[in-house]
Amino acid sequence: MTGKSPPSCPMDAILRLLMGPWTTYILWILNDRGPQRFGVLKRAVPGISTRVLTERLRMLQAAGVIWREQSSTIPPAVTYGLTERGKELREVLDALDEIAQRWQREGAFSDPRLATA
Amino acid sequence: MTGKSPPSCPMDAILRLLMGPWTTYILWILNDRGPQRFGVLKRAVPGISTRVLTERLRMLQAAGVIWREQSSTIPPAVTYGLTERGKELREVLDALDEIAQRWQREGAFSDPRLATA
DNA sequence: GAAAGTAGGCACTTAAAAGTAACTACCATA
DNA sequence: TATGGTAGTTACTTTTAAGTGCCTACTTTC
Repeated sequence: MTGKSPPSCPMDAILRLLMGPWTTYILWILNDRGPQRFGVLKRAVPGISTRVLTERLRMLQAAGVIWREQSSTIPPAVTYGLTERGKELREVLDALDEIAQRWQREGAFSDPRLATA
Repeated sequence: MTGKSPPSCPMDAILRLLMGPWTTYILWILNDRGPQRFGVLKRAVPGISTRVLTERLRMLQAAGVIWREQSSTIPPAVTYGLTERGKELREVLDALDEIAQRWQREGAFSDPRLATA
Protein backbone atom coordinates (compact mmCIF):
# COMPACT_ATOMS: atom_id res chain seq x y z
CA MET A 1 0.00 0.00 0.00
CA THR A 2 1.23 3.45 -0.75
CA GLY A 3 -1.36 5.86 0.54
CA LYS A 4 -2.32 4.30 3.76
CA SER A 5 -5.39 5.11 5.66
CA PRO A 6 -7.90 2.48 6.64
CA PRO A 7 -8.24 0.39 3.51
CA SER A 8 -11.42 0.43 1.47
CA CYS A 9 -12.01 4.07 2.23
CA PRO A 10 -12.43 6.06 -0.98
CA MET A 11 -9.93 8.62 0.19
CA ASP A 12 -7.39 5.86 0.46
CA ALA A 13 -8.10 4.76 -3.09
CA ILE A 14 -7.71 8.20 -4.58
CA LEU A 15 -4.53 8.81 -2.63
CA ARG A 16 -3.07 5.53 -3.80
CA LEU A 17 -3.83 6.64 -7.30
CA LEU A 18 -2.38 10.13 -7.07
CA MET A 19 0.37 9.81 -4.57
CA GLY A 20 3.07 8.05 -6.54
CA PRO A 21 6.01 10.07 -7.69
CA TRP A 22 5.34 12.03 -10.89
CA THR A 23 1.63 11.29 -11.00
CA THR A 24 0.30 14.73 -10.31
CA TYR A 25 2.99 16.19 -12.50
CA ILE A 26 1.82 14.09 -15.44
CA LEU A 27 -1.74 15.29 -14.88
CA TRP A 28 -0.44 18.82 -14.64
CA ILE A 29 1.17 18.58 -18.05
CA LEU A 30 -1.82 16.97 -19.72
CA ASN A 31 -3.93 19.74 -18.31
CA ASP A 32 -1.53 22.45 -19.30
CA ARG A 33 -0.55 21.38 -22.77
CA GLY A 34 -3.49 19.22 -23.79
CA PRO A 35 -3.31 15.64 -25.05
CA GLN A 36 0.20 14.37 -25.64
CA ARG A 37 1.88 11.39 -27.16
CA PHE A 38 3.85 8.98 -25.03
CA GLY A 39 7.26 10.13 -26.17
CA VAL A 40 6.48 13.80 -25.81
CA LEU A 41 5.16 13.16 -22.34
CA LYS A 42 8.30 11.31 -21.40
CA ARG A 43 10.45 14.19 -22.55
CA ALA A 44 8.22 16.60 -20.65
CA VAL A 45 8.80 14.77 -17.39
CA PRO A 46 12.56 14.85 -17.15
CA GLY A 47 14.01 11.96 -15.22
CA ILE A 48 11.10 9.56 -15.40
CA SER A 49 11.71 6.09 -16.82
CA THR A 50 9.49 4.49 -19.45
CA ARG A 51 8.61 1.82 -16.96
CA VAL A 52 7.24 4.20 -14.38
CA LEU A 53 5.57 6.42 -16.94
CA THR A 54 3.76 3.44 -18.43
CA GLU A 55 2.72 2.23 -15.01
CA ARG A 56 1.32 5.62 -14.05
CA LEU A 57 -0.55 6.03 -17.30
CA ARG A 58 -2.09 2.58 -16.95
CA MET A 59 -3.34 3.32 -13.46
CA LEU A 60 -4.76 6.68 -14.40
CA GLN A 61 -6.44 5.09 -17.36
CA ALA A 62 -7.83 2.27 -15.23
CA ALA A 63 -9.42 4.87 -12.97
CA GLY A 64 -10.85 6.73 -15.96
CA VAL A 65 -8.83 9.86 -15.29
CA ILE A 66 -7.14 9.84 -18.67
CA TRP A 67 -7.93 8.28 -22.04
CA ARG A 68 -5.59 6.44 -24.36
CA GLU A 69 -5.84 6.45 -28.11
CA GLN A 70 -3.73 4.19 -30.19
CA SER A 71 -3.37 4.44 -33.93
CA SER A 72 -2.23 1.19 -35.46
CA THR A 73 0.14 2.83 -37.87
CA ILE A 74 3.78 1.93 -37.96
CA PRO A 75 5.53 3.20 -36.00
CA PRO A 76 2.65 3.33 -33.56
CA ALA A 77 1.36 6.58 -32.15
CA VAL A 78 -0.37 6.62 -28.76
CA THR A 79 -1.96 9.73 -27.36
CA TYR A 80 -3.10 10.39 -23.81
CA GLY A 81 -5.43 13.10 -22.54
CA LEU A 82 -7.58 14.09 -19.58
CA THR A 83 -11.11 12.78 -19.30
CA GLU A 84 -13.85 14.66 -17.48
CA ARG A 85 -12.69 13.02 -14.31
CA GLY A 86 -9.21 14.24 -14.94
CA LYS A 87 -10.45 17.76 -15.33
CA GLU A 88 -12.26 17.55 -12.01
CA LEU A 89 -8.99 16.89 -10.29
CA ARG A 90 -7.60 20.00 -11.82
CA GLU A 91 -9.45 22.28 -9.46
CA VAL A 92 -8.16 20.48 -6.43
CA LEU A 93 -4.62 20.48 -7.73
CA ASP A 94 -4.89 24.16 -8.54
CA ALA A 95 -6.00 24.90 -5.01
CA LEU A 96 -3.15 22.86 -3.61
CA ASP A 97 -0.66 24.61 -5.82
CA GLU A 98 -1.86 27.97 -4.68
CA ILE A 99 -1.37 27.00 -1.07
CA ALA A 100 2.04 25.53 -1.86
CA GLN A 101 3.20 28.74 -3.47
CA ARG A 102 2.07 30.86 -0.58
CA TRP A 103 3.68 28.57 1.97
CA GLN A 104 6.86 28.63 -0.02
CA ARG A 105 6.92 32.42 0.17
CA GLU A 106 6.28 32.15 3.91
CA GLY A 107 9.20 29.78 4.29
CA ALA A 108 7.19 26.74 5.32
CA PHE A 109 9.49 24.39 3.46
CA SER A 110 12.83 25.74 4.56
CA ASP A 111 13.16 23.75 7.76
CA PRO A 112 16.15 21.39 7.48
CA ARG A 113 14.03 18.50 8.74
CA LEU A 114 12.19 18.61 5.44
CA ALA A 115 15.37 18.07 3.46
CA THR A 116 15.37 15.75 0.46
CA ALA A 117 17.15 13.10 2.49
CA MET B 1 12.51 11.95 -3.24
CA THR B 2 8.98 10.84 -2.71
CA GLY B 3 6.78 13.28 -4.51
CA LYS B 4 8.67 13.83 -7.66
CA SER B 5 8.10 16.62 -10.01
CA PRO B 6 10.88 18.98 -10.97
CA PRO B 7 12.61 19.64 -7.66
CA SER B 8 12.41 23.02 -5.99
CA CYS B 9 8.90 23.56 -7.23
CA PRO B 10 6.56 24.37 -4.33
CA MET B 11 4.10 21.78 -5.50
CA ASP B 12 6.82 19.18 -5.13
CA ALA B 13 7.53 20.30 -1.59
CA ILE B 14 3.94 20.13 -0.48
CA LEU B 15 3.49 16.74 -2.09
CA ARG B 16 6.59 15.41 -0.39
CA LEU B 17 5.08 16.58 2.86
CA LEU B 18 1.63 15.11 2.37
CA MET B 19 2.24 12.07 0.28
CA GLY B 20 3.65 9.62 2.77
CA PRO B 21 1.42 6.87 4.00
CA TRP B 22 -0.89 7.94 6.83
CA THR B 23 -0.08 11.63 6.59
CA THR B 24 -3.39 12.89 5.31
CA TYR B 25 -5.16 10.49 7.60
CA ILE B 26 -3.42 11.98 10.62
CA LEU B 27 -4.47 15.45 9.52
CA TRP B 28 -7.97 14.17 8.99
CA ILE B 29 -8.19 12.95 12.55
CA LEU B 30 -6.75 16.11 14.06
CA ASN B 31 -9.28 18.06 12.07
CA ASP B 32 -12.15 15.81 12.98
CA ARG B 33 -11.52 15.24 16.64
CA GLY B 34 -9.47 18.26 17.58
CA PRO B 35 -6.06 18.20 19.29
CA GLN B 36 -4.97 14.80 20.44
CA ARG B 37 -2.24 13.26 22.52
CA PHE B 38 0.37 11.05 20.95
CA GLY B 39 -0.98 7.80 22.31
CA VAL B 40 -4.56 8.56 21.39
CA LEU B 41 -3.45 9.46 17.91
CA LYS B 42 -1.56 6.23 17.58
CA ARG B 43 -4.59 4.23 18.58
CA ALA B 44 -6.72 6.24 16.16
CA VAL B 45 -4.49 5.28 13.26
CA PRO B 46 -4.60 1.52 13.43
CA GLY B 47 -1.51 -0.16 12.09
CA ILE B 48 0.90 2.75 12.25
CA SER B 49 4.14 2.29 14.15
CA THR B 50 5.44 4.79 16.69
CA ARG B 51 8.42 5.34 14.47
CA VAL B 52 6.41 6.43 11.47
CA LEU B 53 3.93 8.39 13.51
CA THR B 54 6.72 10.35 15.15
CA GLU B 55 8.37 10.97 11.81
CA ARG B 56 5.16 12.25 10.27
CA LEU B 57 4.39 14.50 13.20
CA ARG B 58 7.88 15.96 13.11
CA MET B 59 7.61 16.79 9.42
CA LEU B 60 4.19 18.33 9.76
CA GLN B 61 5.43 20.35 12.68
CA ALA B 62 8.52 21.45 10.77
CA ALA B 63 6.26 22.78 8.02
CA GLY B 64 4.09 24.56 10.57
CA VAL B 65 1.02 22.50 9.77
CA ILE B 66 0.59 21.23 13.31
CA TRP B 67 1.72 22.40 16.73
CA ARG B 68 3.21 20.33 19.52
CA GLU B 69 2.71 21.01 23.19
CA GLN B 70 4.66 19.15 25.79
CA SER B 71 3.96 19.18 29.48
CA SER B 72 6.97 18.21 31.53
CA THR B 73 5.01 16.13 33.96
CA ILE B 74 5.80 12.51 34.55
CA PRO B 75 4.71 10.57 32.66
CA PRO B 76 4.95 13.16 29.91
CA ALA B 77 1.94 14.32 27.97
CA VAL B 78 2.34 15.65 24.45
CA THR B 79 -0.53 17.09 22.48
CA TYR B 80 -0.72 17.82 18.77
CA GLY B 81 -3.17 20.00 16.90
CA LEU B 82 -3.73 21.78 13.62
CA THR B 83 -2.32 25.26 13.09
CA GLU B 84 -3.89 27.78 10.75
CA ARG B 85 -1.90 26.24 7.95
CA GLY B 86 -3.27 22.85 8.82
CA LYS B 87 -6.79 24.19 8.64
CA GLU B 88 -6.13 25.58 5.19
CA LEU B 89 -5.34 22.12 3.95
CA ARG B 90 -8.62 20.95 5.25
CA GLU B 91 -10.56 22.54 2.44
CA VAL B 92 -8.45 20.88 -0.17
CA LEU B 93 -8.70 17.53 1.51
CA ASP B 94 -12.45 17.93 1.85
CA ALA B 95 -12.75 18.63 -1.86
CA LEU B 96 -10.63 15.63 -2.66
CA ASP B 97 -12.68 13.43 -0.39
CA GLU B 98 -15.87 14.51 -2.05
CA ILE B 99 -14.49 13.58 -5.44
CA ALA B 100 -13.21 10.29 -4.09
CA GLN B 101 -16.61 9.36 -2.74
CA ARG B 102 -18.36 10.15 -5.98
CA TRP B 103 -15.82 8.22 -8.03
CA GLN B 104 -16.20 5.29 -5.72
CA ARG B 105 -19.93 5.25 -6.35
CA GLU B 106 -19.21 5.44 -10.07
CA GLY B 107 -16.88 2.47 -9.82
CA ALA B 108 -13.70 4.31 -10.69
CA PHE B 109 -11.64 2.24 -8.30
CA SER B 110 -12.92 -1.20 -9.16
CA ASP B 111 -10.57 -1.93 -12.04
CA PRO B 112 -8.33 -4.88 -11.12
CA ARG B 113 -5.27 -2.96 -12.26
CA LEU B 114 -5.71 -0.72 -9.23
CA ALA B 115 -5.48 -3.66 -6.86
CA THR B 116 -3.55 -3.30 -3.62
CA ALA B 117 -0.74 -5.38 -5.11
C1' DG C 1 21.02 -3.34 -46.85
C1' DA C 2 21.45 -0.78 -42.62
C1' DA C 3 19.60 2.44 -39.31
C1' DA C 4 16.15 5.00 -37.00
C1' DG C 5 11.89 5.92 -34.84
C1' DT C 6 7.60 4.46 -31.54
C1' DA C 7 5.62 2.44 -27.51
C1' DG C 8 6.35 -0.30 -24.71
C1' DG C 9 7.74 -5.39 -22.01
C1' DC C 10 10.91 -7.98 -19.09
C1' DA C 11 14.48 -9.25 -15.91
C1' DC C 12 17.88 -7.76 -12.69
C1' DT C 13 19.74 -4.55 -9.34
C1' DT C 14 19.56 -0.89 -5.98
C1' DA C 15 17.93 2.27 -2.77
C1' DA C 16 14.57 4.23 0.21
C1' DA C 17 10.91 3.56 3.30
C1' DA C 18 8.49 0.99 6.65
C1' DG C 19 8.09 -2.89 10.08
C1' DT C 20 9.82 -4.87 14.44
C1' DA C 21 11.62 -5.14 18.71
C1' DA C 22 14.20 -3.63 22.52
C1' DC C 23 15.41 0.28 25.55
C1' DT C 24 15.12 5.02 28.02
C1' DA C 25 13.29 8.15 31.95
C1' DC C 26 10.61 8.96 36.04
C1' DC C 27 6.86 8.62 39.19
C1' DA C 28 2.48 6.49 41.20
C1' DT C 29 0.19 2.75 42.51
C1' DA C 30 -0.55 -2.00 44.14
C1' DT D 1 9.60 -4.28 45.30
C1' DA D 2 7.66 -4.96 40.95
C1' DT D 3 4.45 -2.96 37.38
C1' DG D 4 2.48 0.13 34.40
C1' DG D 5 1.97 4.24 31.87
C1' DT D 6 3.90 8.11 28.38
C1' DA D 7 6.45 9.55 24.47
C1' DG D 8 9.60 8.61 22.28
C1' DT D 9 14.82 6.73 20.27
C1' DT D 10 17.89 3.41 18.21
C1' DA D 11 19.44 -0.49 15.67
C1' DC D 12 18.35 -4.21 12.62
C1' DT D 13 15.57 -6.49 9.03
C1' DT D 14 12.30 -6.74 5.37
C1' DT D 15 9.50 -5.06 1.83
C1' DT D 16 8.37 -2.24 -1.88
C1' DA D 17 9.16 0.79 -5.37
C1' DA D 18 12.02 2.67 -8.68
C1' DG D 19 16.32 2.69 -11.79
C1' DT D 20 18.77 0.45 -15.71
C1' DG D 21 19.56 -1.75 -19.70
C1' DC D 22 18.26 -4.91 -23.31
C1' DC D 23 14.65 -6.65 -26.54
C1' DT D 24 10.49 -6.58 -29.81
C1' DA D 25 7.73 -5.26 -34.24
C1' DC D 26 7.25 -3.03 -38.61
C1' DT D 27 8.00 0.50 -41.90
C1' DT D 28 10.24 4.38 -43.92
C1' DT D 29 14.26 6.76 -45.11
C1' DC D 30 19.16 7.00 -46.34
